Amino acid sequence: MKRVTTEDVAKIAGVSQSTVSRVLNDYPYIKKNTRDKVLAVINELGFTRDEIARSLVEKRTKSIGLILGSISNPFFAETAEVIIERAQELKYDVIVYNTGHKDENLEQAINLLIGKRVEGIILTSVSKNYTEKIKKLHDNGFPVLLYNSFLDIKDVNFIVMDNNKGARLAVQHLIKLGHKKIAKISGPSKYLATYERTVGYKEEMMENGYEIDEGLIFNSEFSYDKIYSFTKKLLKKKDRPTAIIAASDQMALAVLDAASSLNLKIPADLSVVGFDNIRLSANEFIGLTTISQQMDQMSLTALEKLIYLIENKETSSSSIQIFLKPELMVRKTTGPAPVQD
Amino acid sequence: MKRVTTEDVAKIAGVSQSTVSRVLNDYPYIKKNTRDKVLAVINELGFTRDEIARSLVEKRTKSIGLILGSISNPFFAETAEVIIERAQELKYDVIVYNTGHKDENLEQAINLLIGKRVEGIILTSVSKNYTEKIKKLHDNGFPVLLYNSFLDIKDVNFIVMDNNKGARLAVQHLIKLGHKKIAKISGPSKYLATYERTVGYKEEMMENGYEIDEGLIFNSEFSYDKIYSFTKKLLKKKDRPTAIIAASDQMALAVLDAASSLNLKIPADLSVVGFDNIRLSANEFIGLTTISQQMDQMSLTALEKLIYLIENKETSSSSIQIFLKPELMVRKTTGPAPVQD
DNA sequence: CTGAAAGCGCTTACAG
DNA sequence: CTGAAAGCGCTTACAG
Repeated sequence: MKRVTTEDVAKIAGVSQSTVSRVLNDYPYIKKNTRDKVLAVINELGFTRDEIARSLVEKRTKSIGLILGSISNPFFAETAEVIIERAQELKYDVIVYNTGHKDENLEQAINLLIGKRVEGIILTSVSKNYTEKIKKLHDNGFPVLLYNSFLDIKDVNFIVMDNNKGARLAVQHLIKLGHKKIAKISGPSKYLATYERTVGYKEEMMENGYEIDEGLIFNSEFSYDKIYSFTKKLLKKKDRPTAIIAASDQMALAVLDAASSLNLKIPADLSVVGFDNIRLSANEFIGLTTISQQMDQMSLTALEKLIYLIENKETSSSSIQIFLKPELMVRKTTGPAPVQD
Repeated sequence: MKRVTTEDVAKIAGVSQSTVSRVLNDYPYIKKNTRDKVLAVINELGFTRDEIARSLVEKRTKSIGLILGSISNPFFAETAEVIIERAQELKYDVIVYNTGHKDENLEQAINLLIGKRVEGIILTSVSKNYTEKIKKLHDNGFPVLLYNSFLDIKDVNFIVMDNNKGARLAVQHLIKLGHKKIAKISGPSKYLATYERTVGYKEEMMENGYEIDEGLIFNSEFSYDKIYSFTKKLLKKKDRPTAIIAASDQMALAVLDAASSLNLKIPADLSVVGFDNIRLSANEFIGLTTISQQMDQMSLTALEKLIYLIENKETSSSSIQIFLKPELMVRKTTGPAPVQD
């Protein structure tokens, strides 16, 4: 399939290549007659402008990068949908990278995206190992924005929930229900958002007079299988916890999976709280109690702030650091602590 | 942030721009000395090759398009993850478009992607209204491949499950459990894959001596809310069905949602079968009986066949049309038909 | 209103 | 081994 160029169109329409380009760009002063002629030829030949060539001269690609941990996790799928759809409306396309939560992949994704000359990047699941890398991009004036992820420096844009507060809400809810042995399942603490949830959990537990049992805390990989087997082992113990707070709804689902495989009844035998408020958690068949991250707002804001940064490079000065308020959504997976026997 | 070019590197390294390009492309015959010098400058300046400019001359973008109905549907999220990850391994990046199951968006997405000079497109959720459009691309030698979607012509590449057979498996399973009133929830029949499921359902019902009750068949939009309210209305009737076959696991989840809101017990009061076998359906807390589409194989094959088409444009002659075998996964949402009262 | 020409940042024959 | 030059397909001052 030989590509049709503006040159080809020009020749057939009997005008210059620049004229073809002008009608493509809706220049004013073009005689209606020649415009019509050119348009006709464009149509006839099935010409499609080469945006690659255009990007080269315009120094704009109208595309952005979206780097996320794992799009099969509904939190990422649902937020990605909001981002992609809104980007489309604004005429940007989005190149998606899936890191599988691997640091090397994150670094590689950023480099490839920069090579492809995306105009900005939205990132999630950024570990603090990448603080320097992100800071450098930011300092160079390259639009980057994290969501559900943050770094402990001034020179970075992010939008996150108040994670500490969110964890406290979960703990308070469970304590009110009479739970004393509450486990916490989190990802690796190099992810600060996850780390904050663990901190909030510990602080709230201690402030309520409970001791921290490190055996009840899982702080390892973002892996369904790992979480599933940790939970199973935990729940097989004689003195098992009566409640578990997971650091995401996806993790909560793994916990429910493990608990159900042990024939534990939810919430009679075990209460479970998630984080995120993915759509599924509101499903009446499931009814997952969770901490809402206001996912739609988070992702929509992420996209719009990034586009703002792209289109106002000069004026933007200070960093964008937004904290969303967490909200406890009580549903069916939490209930009164079982009477100890 | 002024971009660094090969010209800049050349000047500082004291060589010509072509030499810089050569070290970038790992040309053999370059004196180790000059290569090292260039590499040092590249490093020092933080140079990243402009892939846009490169694409223009190479006439290759190393990127593909992925157009899907709705990435928040786990079927698409999980298959997209396989496709994106495998594409990354093969050094292709993927631009994702979300059509929201709107025909206009599909058309627009294809045009934009072609403008961006992607080398091939993977499509899902293609309605038969787009038969001509897809055929034209195919005939022009442009690599396109559909998955979980097909068109009734020779000149199109696709990979789908045997949908008629899949629906029959679901019906057989329910009939064996004693169900007589079985409802079917599908998407619009302009999507042939969905249509085939309805056909298989009808055929199997009739072959088993049951009459088709059109009131038990939903053939409208792919909308969670629509399906939810249709189901709710259906289940409120005195002579409600004892089983429902949904055309996807996502739809089955909507059915379960509606049934639970009516306090129906699953499967005691209602059996539910889905299609897809998303990961969640195997979760013991949910245990959705479903027809497996072999999602991983389907999506991996889709990506690899597309890349094959891209990299062997000349040799490829006949169309790729692959049918995967459906498999019934019996879990917890189906059980014996309740005794009628 | 419209054409000829330069230039975006690369790759790659063509010479030497 | 390496440089000068053409060219990929566009956009846009510069003239007229």
